[in-house]
Amino acid sequence: MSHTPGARQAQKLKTRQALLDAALVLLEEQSLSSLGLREVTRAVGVAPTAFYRHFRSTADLGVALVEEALGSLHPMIRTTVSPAGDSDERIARAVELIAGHVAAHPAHVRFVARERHGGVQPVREAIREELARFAEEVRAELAKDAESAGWSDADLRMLAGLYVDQMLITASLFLETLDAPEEERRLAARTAERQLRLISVGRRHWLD
Amino acid sequence: MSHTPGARQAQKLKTRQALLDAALVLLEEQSLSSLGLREVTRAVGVAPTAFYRHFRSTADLGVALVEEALGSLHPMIRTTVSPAGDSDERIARAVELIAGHVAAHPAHVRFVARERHGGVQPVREAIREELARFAEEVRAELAKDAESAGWSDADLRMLAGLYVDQMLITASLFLETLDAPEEERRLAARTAERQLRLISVGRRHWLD
DNA sequence: GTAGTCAGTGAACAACTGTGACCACAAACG
DNA sequence: CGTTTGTGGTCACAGTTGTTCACTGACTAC
Repeated sequence: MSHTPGARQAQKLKTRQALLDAALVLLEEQSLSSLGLREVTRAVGVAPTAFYRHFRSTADLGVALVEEALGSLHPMIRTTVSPAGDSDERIARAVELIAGHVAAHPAHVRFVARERHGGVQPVREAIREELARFAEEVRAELAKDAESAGWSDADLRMLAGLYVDQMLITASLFLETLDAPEEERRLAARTAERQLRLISVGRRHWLD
Repeated sequence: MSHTPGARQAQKLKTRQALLDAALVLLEEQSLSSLGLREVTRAVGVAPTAFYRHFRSTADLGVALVEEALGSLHPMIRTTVSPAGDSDERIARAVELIAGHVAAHPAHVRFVARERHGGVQPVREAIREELARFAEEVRAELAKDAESAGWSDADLRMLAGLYVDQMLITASLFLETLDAPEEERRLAARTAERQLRLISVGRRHWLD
């Protein structure tokens, strides 16, 4: 029951992480609902029954993956939406940041995009909650901005949701062009910037 | 080889449709990549091997489902984007049209949303192609509008993509609120309208 | 130092999967 | 008419799946 600081739990966490990593690799060409528990343990090199020491089911593992994929992303939000510098430059920086994240963690991004509407209810729910949290943070950040003066709360919430959805669309777009020629990737980035810019224009003239 | 007009092919098409329908039902709580061929035939009441008379694999069936779900949607595009009537009223009509379609064909919409980023490559590809066709049609329709004077082709394409993505987001939002209280559904509709309106505002002031 | 905890093992199970070869029989064609 | 065609059915195969149970042995706690 106590917080055993020994090498015992360290090893356990190591296996757990190995299971998560192996699952993420396997999920690059299938959905969570078809991921077998044995498949995962085989990839790691442990007995099938060892799986139960860490997760109740593959759905449970999926929820853990959601936390791993989205939990560490919150700090990024603030710096992205924060109103520093010129608008176009800020947009370019945000798109570049997304592109970098996708390049650094492609499997995580693919997992979230895939399972957001996937076949496993608890995982869908976990993603929905996490994205709602993102939207709330974005809303709070937008509310601070002087440009949001006179905006109703519902309108702010709407805009925040638009931004979050757009962020995911952009991420999955970059994912598709990950191993495409450099030129196509630049084109995708330009399109993403244009879309964000159009939303910004709409935001600026919302109250006209 | 000839076009046998007999009752032979009629029965075959009937079985094929039964397989598609059964698959669609089964796919409401799982992804295509975990859909078993036997599972489908069992639901229809035919022998497992009969499946092969109609589809090479479940992935093949998935592609057929994409055509069924999106193929008949093209006529809807023109009437939705066409510039008739007041802007706000047009938006409200478009959102209502989407809501109606989701209510009428929830399983189809769910399938597309789920498999768009799903684990079966050929199906992803089929959806991507179909959505690209939609975007092209929207672009063509937008190009006719007087409001698009002075727009570059890339900008038109960007806006068309934004509209198509937004359409899908709205559809999947309605899907989630399908069996939710009436009030929540109205709220979702209002948010969707707001988002479309913001895009419209951005479009109007794009060249400022 | 000894007792207890617990991550991981190995074997066994019933149920399931995709796919093969072969057969039945009604419709289509000459 | 007889012959061909082809949908669907039957039976069987080899693999795979999730889950159970009793177990081992290294670690922790007293």
